[in-house]
Amino acid sequence: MRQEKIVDLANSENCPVRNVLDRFGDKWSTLILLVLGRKEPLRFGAIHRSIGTISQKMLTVSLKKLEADGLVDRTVFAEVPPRVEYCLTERGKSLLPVLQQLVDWANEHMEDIRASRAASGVD
Amino acid sequence: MRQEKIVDLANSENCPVRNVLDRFGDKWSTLILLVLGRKEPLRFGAIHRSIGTISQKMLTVSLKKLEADGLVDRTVFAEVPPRVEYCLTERGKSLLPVLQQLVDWANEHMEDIRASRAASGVD
DNA sequence: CAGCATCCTAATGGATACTG
DNA sequence: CAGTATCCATTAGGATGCTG
Repeated sequence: MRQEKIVDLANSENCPVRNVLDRFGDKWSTLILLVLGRKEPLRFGAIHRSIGTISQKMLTVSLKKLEADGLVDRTVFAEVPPRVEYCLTERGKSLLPVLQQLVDWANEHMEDIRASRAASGVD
Repeated sequence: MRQEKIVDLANSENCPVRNVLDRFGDKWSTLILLVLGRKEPLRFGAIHRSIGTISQKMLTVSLKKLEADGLVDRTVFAEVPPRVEYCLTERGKSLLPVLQQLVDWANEHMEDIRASRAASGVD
């Protein structure tokens, strides 16, 4: 495997990390991907209920971003009342293992982090 | 069969993912960890130059958060002019492989994502 | 049901000036 | 050098009301 530059940090345009973080660093995108990774397809309302605290607006804009990035597929059924289903694309699925690693790490270290934070008096 | 909860998404207090994302979902923390992962220890100014576009203020507050979370160690040397060195803690190092996976994924998929985004007319 | 449009507030983060 | 302190612009995101 080749060891080239990990990131070109000085140039945000060409830095994949910056670019990707700018997308998934928001409050909801990662969560939506994880929800869909757990069970799909899901309807708009089902995702909404799964996350619970997300506002309708943010769910809408987040899903649109994910769709624009080719991570989520949106299917509209010509029914009344309307039904819209969301599922992961192959690209979206390929991100899941990485996110799962993050989840695992979070589960493993959250308590310690919480303790450190409390001890430092920062929050 | 009952569905196993990966994350308790409805409860942000008890959800490690939410909790961790709230910390690293910011614009700079992940970048700082990656910089230190590449080479440490680093002085304040060195990190500043490595990232380039970060403001002094944001570097300061981000480092303080990472320190409070026990991911980064801060060492002050009693010299004139002052020297402060930062390095990763064991906990911080344990996050690196996960972040590296994210970097790898980003490198691999960024061009496609960029293309999808452009095609969708969103940005 | 699945949204869009609008308004509004809170948080993020950049610029600048100053200090031990 | 390694920060603080302050001010200000931008953005994220919530609340509410309306529509096909």
